[in-house]
Amino acid sequence: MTSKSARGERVPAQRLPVARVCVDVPLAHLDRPFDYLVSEDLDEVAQPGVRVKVRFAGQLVSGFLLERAESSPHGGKLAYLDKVVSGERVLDPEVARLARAIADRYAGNLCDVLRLAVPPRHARVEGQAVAADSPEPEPEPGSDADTSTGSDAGPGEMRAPAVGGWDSYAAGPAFLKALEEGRGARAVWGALPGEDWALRIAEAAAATARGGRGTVIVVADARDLERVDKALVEVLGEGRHVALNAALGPAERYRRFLRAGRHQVAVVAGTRAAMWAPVAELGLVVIWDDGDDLHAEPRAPYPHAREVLLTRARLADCSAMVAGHARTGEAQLLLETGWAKEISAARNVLRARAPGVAPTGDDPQLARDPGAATARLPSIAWETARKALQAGAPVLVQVPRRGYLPSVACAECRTPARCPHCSGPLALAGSRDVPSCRWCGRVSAAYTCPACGERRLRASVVGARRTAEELGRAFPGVTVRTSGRDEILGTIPQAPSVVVATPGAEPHAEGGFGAVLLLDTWALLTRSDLRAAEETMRRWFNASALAKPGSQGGRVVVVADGSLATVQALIRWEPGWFAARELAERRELSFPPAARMASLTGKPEAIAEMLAAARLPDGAELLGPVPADDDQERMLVRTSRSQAAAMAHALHEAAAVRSARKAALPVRTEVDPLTIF
DNA sequence: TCAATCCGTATC
DNA sequence: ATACGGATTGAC
Repeated sequence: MTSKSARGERVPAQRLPVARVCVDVPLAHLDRPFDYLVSEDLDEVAQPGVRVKVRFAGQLVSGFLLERAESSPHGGKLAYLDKVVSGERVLDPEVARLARAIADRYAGNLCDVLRLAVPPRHARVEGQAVAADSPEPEPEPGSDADTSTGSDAGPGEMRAPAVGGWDSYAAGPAFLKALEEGRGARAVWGALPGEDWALRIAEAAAATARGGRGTVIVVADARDLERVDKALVEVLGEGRHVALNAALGPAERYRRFLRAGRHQVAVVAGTRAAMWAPVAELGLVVIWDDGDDLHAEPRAPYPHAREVLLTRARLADCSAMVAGHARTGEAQLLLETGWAKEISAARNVLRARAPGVAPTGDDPQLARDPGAATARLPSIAWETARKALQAGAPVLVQVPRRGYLPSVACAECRTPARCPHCSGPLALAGSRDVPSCRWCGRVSAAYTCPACGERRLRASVVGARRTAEELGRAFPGVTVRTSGRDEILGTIPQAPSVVVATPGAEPHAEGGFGAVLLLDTWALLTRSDLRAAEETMRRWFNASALAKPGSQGGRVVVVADGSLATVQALIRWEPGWFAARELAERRELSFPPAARMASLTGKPEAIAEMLAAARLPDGAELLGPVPADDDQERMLVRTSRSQAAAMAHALHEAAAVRSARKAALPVRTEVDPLTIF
């Protein structure tokens, strides 16, 4: 598909001879379309959305054809498109508009966003897969790529409309009705503890599909995706959706992307990258557990899945659902501005479903039982776990993620340092010299080794496995397993066993956990992080949601003081109350999401240059600098939400001035940075 | 006065 | 990266 004829004479296409192209050059001052001539022989294939090759500044670069036009505003001569890479229209017009809006919001380049939005081409897959109206081919013999749902199944029948579980929520049935009728509905859904949330989301997608429209579902990790994938098969039948997993190989990823782009499926579910998936007649976007860090894209311009999906819903004028057991400040803001409506269960339904929650409080009394001496657990926690195990139920223990905090031991005799109050492991929080307890959070300023009297401490790593061993001794005869980064458990049976898990790696228990012990107070301790309390809350709600209802004996013990707002919110199961409180506090402090922040990271002179070039909106504040890694520093720019677009625009322009000057030192610009100090 | 060279800028 | 235009320099 090259535009050169034998002797190089090219004739422009008769109709719409101009192609507007986004070139793949990540320089801010080149972040605009460039016009090329379409030769007659490429006229047919040079459609909006195809990948092209063009000569740009003497080099052959790739790009996307954005649109065809009758003429160009460009004064000089236009070059011809060199080549159309393939006729596959991989950049959906709806996604192209979204990508531009996201580039603008995040002060980034369109081509960077398109790199995130469109997976790399895999020519063989393009050839294999067939057009929407042809029957599916058999998977190649010997190919193991087609193991998961949606890639090779034929169209299945949709299950009869079932509202079912949505009846538990006051506004639930009305929301599904709106989806089915194609009326725009925007919701923040607080899922009940024990809720089969994946099934509810699948039902929402099915309602949208009955109205003839498509759905995009984004979850944080592969395990959540697996649940959604199963639920979609259950509700929609086989072959109506694709699951886009970050772990897929390039061929399979592209194959599934093409199925979506060719409109062979009604629903796309996946991790982060699926937020860009092309879907015909988009009717609904869903994000589950929007507070999870994994929803933040680590590549420039660092867009967040929630913001991308909400922007997508605005541009496509479709429904949106921000969902989770916990509620983020951002979700709360959607409610308070009236953009979205709340979907929550009535108090009596909640009471029937929620586990009983108890804090260990200020009573660090250790159990008197012989086992407890080695258990090193507060007595309430130990008792609760023991009862659950006796009743034949599994117990979940949530412990801090390994690696964040080095535990400490005596510098002399290496005896692990224990909290004098609760005997939890002591750890060094941040750069502080004062150790604090991983379980109860108390600071132990004057620690003395009980074995040898030494006062100095040394760092020593104690991971989840060690915690598991200790717990094993506390509950003799019970299987203790760990679930963490390296080995994540999926589902465990209803039987007496203990699972020690790090946040986000908790398995799902059939019939629910009899007891959940929350020892993870790490996030609470790091006061420097703006989102510390919100993150603690999220981890606690997510783990507690895995417990049985209180009426069936489900208990949660949180190793913390009952007077803390986070603990109160958990006891009363009021994610909304906590989020409102949190948002009010951030308003007070002018912190996100009440205000918009951007961070600039780089060498001091580079940042100074950037700020000198930036025509920031009135009222923009500069905060910092704070030191960053290797001789770099970080400046924060803060504006009101109404000035956010102007700030992003100013930062992008400033970056353009610098890139046009070929500034040597890079500055990393992040709008809505994940951490602000 | 003209060519060779340098530098900055745009890149369709 | 490379190509181009305008300015600068140096030789006739």
